[in-house]
Amino acid sequence: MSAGFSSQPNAAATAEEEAYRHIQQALRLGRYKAGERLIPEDIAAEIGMSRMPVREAFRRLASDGLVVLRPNRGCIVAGLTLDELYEAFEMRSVLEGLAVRLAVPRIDEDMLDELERLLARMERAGQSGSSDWVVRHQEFHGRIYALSGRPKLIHQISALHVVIEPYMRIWFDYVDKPLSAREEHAALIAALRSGDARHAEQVMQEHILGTAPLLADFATPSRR
Amino acid sequence: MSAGFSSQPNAAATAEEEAYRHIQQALRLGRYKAGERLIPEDIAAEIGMSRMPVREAFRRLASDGLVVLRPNRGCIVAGLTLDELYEAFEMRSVLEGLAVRLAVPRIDEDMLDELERLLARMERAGQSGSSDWVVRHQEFHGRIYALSGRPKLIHQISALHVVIEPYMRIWFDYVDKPLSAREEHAALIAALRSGDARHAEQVMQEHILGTAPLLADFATPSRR
DNA sequence: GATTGGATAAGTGGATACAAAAATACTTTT
DNA sequence: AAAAGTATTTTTGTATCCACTTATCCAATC
Repeated sequence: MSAGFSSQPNAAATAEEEAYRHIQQALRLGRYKAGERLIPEDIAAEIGMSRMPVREAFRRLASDGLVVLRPNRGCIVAGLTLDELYEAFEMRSVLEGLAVRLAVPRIDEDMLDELERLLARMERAGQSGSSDWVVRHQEFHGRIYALSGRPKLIHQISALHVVIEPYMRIWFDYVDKPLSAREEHAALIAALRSGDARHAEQVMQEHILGTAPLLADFATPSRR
Repeated sequence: MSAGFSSQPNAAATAEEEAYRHIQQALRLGRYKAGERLIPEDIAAEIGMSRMPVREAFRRLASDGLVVLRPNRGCIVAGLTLDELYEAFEMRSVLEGLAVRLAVPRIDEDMLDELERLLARMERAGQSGSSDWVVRHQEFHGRIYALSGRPKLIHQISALHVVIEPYMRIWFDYVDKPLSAREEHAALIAALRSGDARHAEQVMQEHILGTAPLLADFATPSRR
């Protein structure tokens, strides 16, 4: 299962796990460009193992939609077309909307405070121009979804975040700071505070769908 | 990538693919029980290959949530707890709701006729007690989602269908025929015909969420 | 009789080996 | 010099092998 919000600092139990994390991290940071071919032997050498565990990691990454595997033709970095980027955001909107709806009844004052804190931290990271913002942003969202108490849902959302992360980074690097972001996230907290689950779901859906076109402008004419 | 609605009759290009299909099919039909351990060598022998491709198939099946892989402890059939079953239906409700919403503007009279035909076929399969009903049911739903024109969304929905399929089969075997099913699916077609995307989304969500408790009564006190 | 300890068997993870397929470089032909 | 064919290299898919972990069985102990 793919890692996501839950940054597991634990040592990898197997070589396959190590390879998986290594490659996923590189993909998230945009170290490999879309369309680029990943050669198992090279990566294996890079992290000191044979190509077998790397091959297995490829399978998982392919299931996550991060790479494409074609028989006898190796592994290439997936990347998203514009349509696929929108699609990912559409899926996010309903899944994260659901997660918020389920989270609302479980939220308490402490958690709202915590979210305010995370928002402030995200804000700081944003102003310093650090690309840490992307991580903080995921952390903020992730904290809300965790409250839903739905492991598979969280996992799925997290996987979508990983897929779009490279594009979030590019976007963030170009437009210094998402101006609307602060207000939108504050509005999100307000919606949570209201206790109206359906309303919070609605706000989240709109927040996510509103982000897609902003990103799309910077998602370079992508492959495939 | 997991197969789903799109029954690919094509020959498997690789041994891994063959193993994947073989095991997935067995899981869908409930041939392996939840909690059962799958031994690579045995399965490999069964389909005449070494255990390497089977191992790789396991990875994909694990990503699909069909099996659980623990380091040094092998591969066990996942199965769903009651909570997880509900969770799967919650996710289905929003994802399939989205798919329908997107499908509505693309639907035409011919497609509505086609759906009527599929519904009739499902009905027939249901009356004959054939467990073909489950397949027909997936076919009916799948045809709608295909219209959404969102490959990843379709794939995701399809994966959820695979996960719940064993439970659908058990359910169907116990309660001869889902009485409400005919009406609900007819109502679905009516909603599609109305051309009101949001309304159709709503109907689909309720249809799916309404099914969960029916199934839950027959989902035996499951493991984990 | 249940529990613990340890020998033995079974299974897993990973490396290596090898055949087949694809990509590449190199001719040859026109 | 471009195109087509051929040889060579690279890479992939799969089988096999080995070291290490986990499971099973059986006896000794309480």
